[in-house]
Amino acid sequence: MTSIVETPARPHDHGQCVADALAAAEALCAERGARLTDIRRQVLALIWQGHNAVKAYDLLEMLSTETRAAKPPTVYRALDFLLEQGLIHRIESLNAFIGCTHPAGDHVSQFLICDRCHTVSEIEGTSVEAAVRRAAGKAGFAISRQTVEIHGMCAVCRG
Amino acid sequence: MTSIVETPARPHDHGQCVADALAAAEALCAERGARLTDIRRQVLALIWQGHNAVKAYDLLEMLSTETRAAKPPTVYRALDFLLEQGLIHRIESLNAFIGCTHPAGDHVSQFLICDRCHTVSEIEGTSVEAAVRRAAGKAGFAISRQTVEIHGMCAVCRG
DNA sequence: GACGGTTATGTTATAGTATAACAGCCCTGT
DNA sequence: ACAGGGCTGTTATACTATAACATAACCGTC
Repeated sequence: MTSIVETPARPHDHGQCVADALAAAEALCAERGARLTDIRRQVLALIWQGHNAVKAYDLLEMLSTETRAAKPPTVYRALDFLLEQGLIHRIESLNAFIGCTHPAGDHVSQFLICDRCHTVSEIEGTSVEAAVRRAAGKAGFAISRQTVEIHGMCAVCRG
Repeated sequence: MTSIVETPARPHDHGQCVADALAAAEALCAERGARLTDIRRQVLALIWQGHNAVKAYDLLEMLSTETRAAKPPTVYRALDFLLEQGLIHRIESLNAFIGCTHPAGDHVSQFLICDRCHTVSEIEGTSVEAAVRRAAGKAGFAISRQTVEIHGMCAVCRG
């Protein structure tokens, strides 16, 4: 399974991305005693189809076969599990989900979302997080969850 | 109309907030030749009931009378208008809307959202925005819209 | 390997969020 | 008055998400 993702996203061996993500998920779940069942693995793989966010009902369709239609709770439960394990993130401004590129690490999630090619990438570095922490601290606010979603146009699409 | 908002939010003369917001809206719309109609003004006032985000269907209910039920497009159209004019913001992580405290100015919107008392406040200062711009710039990403929503517990609720 | 608890999945129904499409009204400028 | 555009009314429907209960699979213990 060695699909090459073409423009506008940067070309790369996406099969490797999927394989890495699934391997990391297996390892983390094993370590934690969490059960990465068939459905959950399937949903994770579907979300990793590309570097764009995937909607719950699209997953639902992809999970359905000729003979059997998957139902909403099935996919939402799998999504809940994957979110809890930090294997995926929810993009609030899109009502959609994307694979986490560093599931073992900390879980600040900050995204650059290209509105043209729909590629979503996590922001590197801690400076945004630090600025947020400073601003919250000044207000005496205790952070439990950060949502940073930056919409615009990615470097590739700007050409 | 001088209601005093009690704890957990800081007590203040909230009638003044509402009056200021409506006056600013009138002024801005007049200046721009935008029509702040009855429905739109009503929706804006309802959103400014407090410093918490308000859901579309709650507005719908508040707009309905004994004899006449308001319908979704009515409220969504008003919300669209108010969003376009920068008079309100949408909180993506809540599917809800909140009045803008500086409608005349720039429109970066960054919020501290208390999950206990549900008070939403805009982050002061430009350091978060600057950090975001720097991070985006490094990736060659052209920003069109920032969504920064920080959940946690506000100073008042922390006691 | 039978038992009992726990976790996961199946299924039906419904709640909650948002928009399409078309009809009619009202304001505004001429 | 009237023509055009913008606003509102109305019906229908699409999209997103969860409640509640039934059944099945897993797991440790006896």
